[in-house]
Amino acid sequence: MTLSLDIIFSALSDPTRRTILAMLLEDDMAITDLALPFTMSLTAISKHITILVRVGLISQEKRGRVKWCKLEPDALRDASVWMFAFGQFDPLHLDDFERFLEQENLAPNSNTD
Amino acid sequence: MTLSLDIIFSALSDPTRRTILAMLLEDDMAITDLALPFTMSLTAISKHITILVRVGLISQEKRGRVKWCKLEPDALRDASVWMFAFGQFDPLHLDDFERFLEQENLAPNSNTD
DNA sequence: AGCTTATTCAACCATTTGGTTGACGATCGT
DNA sequence: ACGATCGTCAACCAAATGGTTGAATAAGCT
Repeated sequence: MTLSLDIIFSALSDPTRRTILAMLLEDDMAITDLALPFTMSLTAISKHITILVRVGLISQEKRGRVKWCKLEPDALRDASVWMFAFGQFDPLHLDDFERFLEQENLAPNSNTD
Repeated sequence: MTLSLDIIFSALSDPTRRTILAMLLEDDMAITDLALPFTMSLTAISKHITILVRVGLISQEKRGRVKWCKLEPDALRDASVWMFAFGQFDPLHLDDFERFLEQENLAPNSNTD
């Protein structure tokens, strides 16, 4: 779980990768198409997509020579829960929040050191 | 905005920093105290905290020789909105989602290339 | 005044990250 | 069969990241 948060947040920290995800909201796309709006090389985009696939944010299906990429937003769930919790809980109800963290195994002691 | 997402997600991608944030949920703490559960050097923790302060997730107040650290969960808001949106919207209502993205300036063309 | 505690600074190091180029395998169209 | 297209691989590079140690600054204690 800690590991998955590491790699999800890390994947999201790059603006190119976030743009790719946003493009996939509109439609499934081939890698070449995803690379079009960028000035960087196709290889660079290919690497970014590899990262997004590795963390589960994108799935791929190869048809012919084209690899179709599809957004998998469920992969954001854990991280979304983590962040939403920190951001939205009322500090006056920290007890609730701590109980919530324990449930979700997000309490401090559940982290690696 | 894009920049702030970059640095927020990047800050959250390190497990040490997430643990520090979780510790600050319980109480405001001094840097030395925050360093206690870790095996790494105090300097390393100090650097992590500097990063969290730089992205606005922590504020500091110096009283005497001790610097008290306080969680600032509001800094998570933009990123939380971004993620929650990707994770929770029903793919059957993508039109709604795209309108939402435009409002929040999260659409693909609002990103740097 | 002198020791201790809290924190940062400076210099260094190894690894990771994000990019490049050129070549390559695989598939498609003609 | 041939040339174009799709995507990856290998090798390389510069810069950023996450850690270390030793010294320095600043404030508190007795």
